[in-house]
Amino acid sequence: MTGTRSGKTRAQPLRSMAPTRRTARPAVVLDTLNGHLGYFIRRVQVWIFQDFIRALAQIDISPAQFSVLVVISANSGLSQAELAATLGIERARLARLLHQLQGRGLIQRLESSDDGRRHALQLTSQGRTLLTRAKTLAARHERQLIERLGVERHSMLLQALRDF
Amino acid sequence: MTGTRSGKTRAQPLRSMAPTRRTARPAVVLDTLNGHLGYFIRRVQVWIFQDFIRALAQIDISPAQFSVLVVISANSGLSQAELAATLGIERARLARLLHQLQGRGLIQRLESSDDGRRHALQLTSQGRTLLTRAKTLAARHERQLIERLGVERHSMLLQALRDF
DNA sequence: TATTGTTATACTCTATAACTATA
DNA sequence: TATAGTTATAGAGTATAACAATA
Repeated sequence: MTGTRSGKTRAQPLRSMAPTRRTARPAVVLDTLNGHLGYFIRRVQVWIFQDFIRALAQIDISPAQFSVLVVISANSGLSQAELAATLGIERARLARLLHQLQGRGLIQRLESSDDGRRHALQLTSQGRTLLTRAKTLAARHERQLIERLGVERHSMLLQALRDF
Repeated sequence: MTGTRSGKTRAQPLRSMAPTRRTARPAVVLDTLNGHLGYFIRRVQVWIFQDFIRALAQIDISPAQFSVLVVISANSGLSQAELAATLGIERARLARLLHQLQGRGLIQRLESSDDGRRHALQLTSQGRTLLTRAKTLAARHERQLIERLGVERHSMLLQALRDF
């Protein structure tokens, strides 16, 4: 097997996520995982989401809920199908997600006048208030992420992934 | 055994993942999501995993199963706790994951001589054969990813995310 | 017939807790 | 007491299918 033992590329990724090791065993080798973007992107995505959840824990808003509130707010009257397509969420899952948000009094579903099938989505005034707070907390989370990555690396990643 | 998890995922840029719109409504606005790395990293991670699953569908190996097989192969005799810590998988989940792989005859759990609690993990010869095939298919998946991203952007992402 | 939104099902993943056996 | 591994449970998330109302 091709363990990357020589040289400088012996990556020990995400050290902070693994518990401290105190054994005498040599560091575990990731072998060909080192060449797979999917492996590292998954690890970092999980880390970022956990940090986001912590950052917004006081208002109990998940990453998915945040993205839904932001897009409804910026596109008032959007239908569920449009919202689902925009965020890549299944229509079925979005229905339950919106049901929760409606139960918390954060959104309204108005019947569309020109198409009886559609629900025109809007934030309630309570939803607008909460979203303002959520954006503040999310911005703080992002600032810490920028501190950790460095400004240049953060914006490089943002651009590369946005253009994917 | 569960069947293949096929997905009809779109092999298109995220920007064009929204369905074609026939109305006069302007394009849906992402607002502050545009500044959040977590949003885009999640979208890309999901896309890459779906592509990986398609690429290895013929041998029914998921991303998590692949990472487990690779790391066991490169670190023979590893314990479950070490493997779990390396990959960031919960011990409880790893136990079930290994149970499946053992049921498929891909791995062995030998009792450690010096510590009766530990299981020394190894691939079976069948597991080694399958892993060779899996690595070939995964490498093909990665090459297509490189084609899509461009070599420089791929290695930039790999390094930035590995050093996270 | 196709689309919008809904409900239901199944499976995966994450996060715990509780348990055993070993140390 | 602490650790390694297991089992169980609950809650998200994902992927389908089927359905009613509407177009």
